[in-house]
Amino acid sequence: MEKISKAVIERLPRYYRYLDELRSKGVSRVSSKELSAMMHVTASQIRQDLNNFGGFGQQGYGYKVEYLYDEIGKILGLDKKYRMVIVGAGNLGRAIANYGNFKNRGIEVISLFDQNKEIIGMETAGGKIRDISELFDFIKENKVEIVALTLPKEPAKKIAKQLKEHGVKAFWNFAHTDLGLGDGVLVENVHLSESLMKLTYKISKSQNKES
Amino acid sequence: MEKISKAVIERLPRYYRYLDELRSKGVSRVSSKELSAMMHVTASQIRQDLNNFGGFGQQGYGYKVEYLYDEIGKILGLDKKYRMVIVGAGNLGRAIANYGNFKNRGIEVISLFDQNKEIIGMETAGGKIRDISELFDFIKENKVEIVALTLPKEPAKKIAKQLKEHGVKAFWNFAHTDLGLGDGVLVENVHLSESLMKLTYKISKSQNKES
DNA sequence: TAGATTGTTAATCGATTAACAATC
DNA sequence: TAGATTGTTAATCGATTAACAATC
Repeated sequence: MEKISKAVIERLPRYYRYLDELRSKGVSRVSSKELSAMMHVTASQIRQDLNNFGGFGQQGYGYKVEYLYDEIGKILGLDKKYRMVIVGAGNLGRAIANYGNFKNRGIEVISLFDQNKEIIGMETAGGKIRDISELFDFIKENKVEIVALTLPKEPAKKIAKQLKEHGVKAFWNFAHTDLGLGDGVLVENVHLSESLMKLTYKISKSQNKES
Repeated sequence: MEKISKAVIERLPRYYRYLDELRSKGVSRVSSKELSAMMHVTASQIRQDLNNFGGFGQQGYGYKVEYLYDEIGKILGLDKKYRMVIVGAGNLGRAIANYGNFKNRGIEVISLFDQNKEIIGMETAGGKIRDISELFDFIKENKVEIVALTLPKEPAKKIAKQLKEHGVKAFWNFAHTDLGLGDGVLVENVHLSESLMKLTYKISKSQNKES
């Protein structure tokens, strides 16, 4: 397989979302031009992006929505199953555990861990909250493909390092830090404060324009 | 001011974070080469990025950490105050309300709104949870610079449209949809499921390599 | 067949990196 | 002054858009 640029990957989930909507509306066919108008990107980019992975369309016709949806899902790895553990069972951890859509897409939260004795034992959508001291044993005894880190940066860094040593290969990191785990590990960051700063930047810029 | 590329803006919060760390460690001076090594980006890129906004360094010396930190903060609009309202007081909304770091950076959560009668009246870090029916009156009576949308996509879209009509100019959108508000409004999206798909893509790709 | 739309090549545009003169 | 490192120009690289032949 050719090397796919990061920019293309970033766009795939958005295509997937629009196709899902078309699909649930019962639309069976879409052209790059139509998608282009809906998504506010060029038709050319859509065709280029998709052709990184193969010819999913038909000349003179367009794309079959259901088929394209499934294919993009496969590219994104959504045809497989992933067991996820959430470390840090505060509001953010529980928000993720509660988020139902994941399950439909092959991602199952199998446990949450926390050090706060007051919430240990609580039932959540992702199962019972366990004591963080049991985390490494749990990892050893269960297949866990993804660990979500929803705890402060210092403990997140420390625990991520130990989890890497225990063989965890993929982290979904919400801590406001780069984990610095080096090679052999996959990390996807969600840095909320950085997202918010992008917004304050835009606000600030738009205010400068006005005055 | 010249037009700054989106890629540059995306990198600013990360510079800001590293400078904050250096600063809190008492480091007073840093060169683009040192930052480059820490952040795993090229020194050339750092210098190019910063020079979009002016010459913050000194030849032969480097950059003063504190000064550069403050300047980037100003660029990001963090020298101003923002009042934020959170619509949707579930776990995600409350996670944001609880997140203390915002306050230091000029962002204050002044209220949360929800339609769930069971939680209305509850006290949170962002104040009391109010009935969503009071939202528009609240917006009229209070200066609100940012509205965070932490509720399902259909109500999010609907409420965002109404809030735009009530003069809200900036949205921090956590709903899994594009709000489609058109011009005159600033939107920053946090699409958690899309972030997770990027991770499943990486996992899936790495598994294909192995086998 | 005529019309439509893809797949793909070529052209353009923009972003990143390299290089070095300016200067602290 | 010599050494270091920025600010900035030029070169390279990559991504996006345009164009069109292939073909359904």
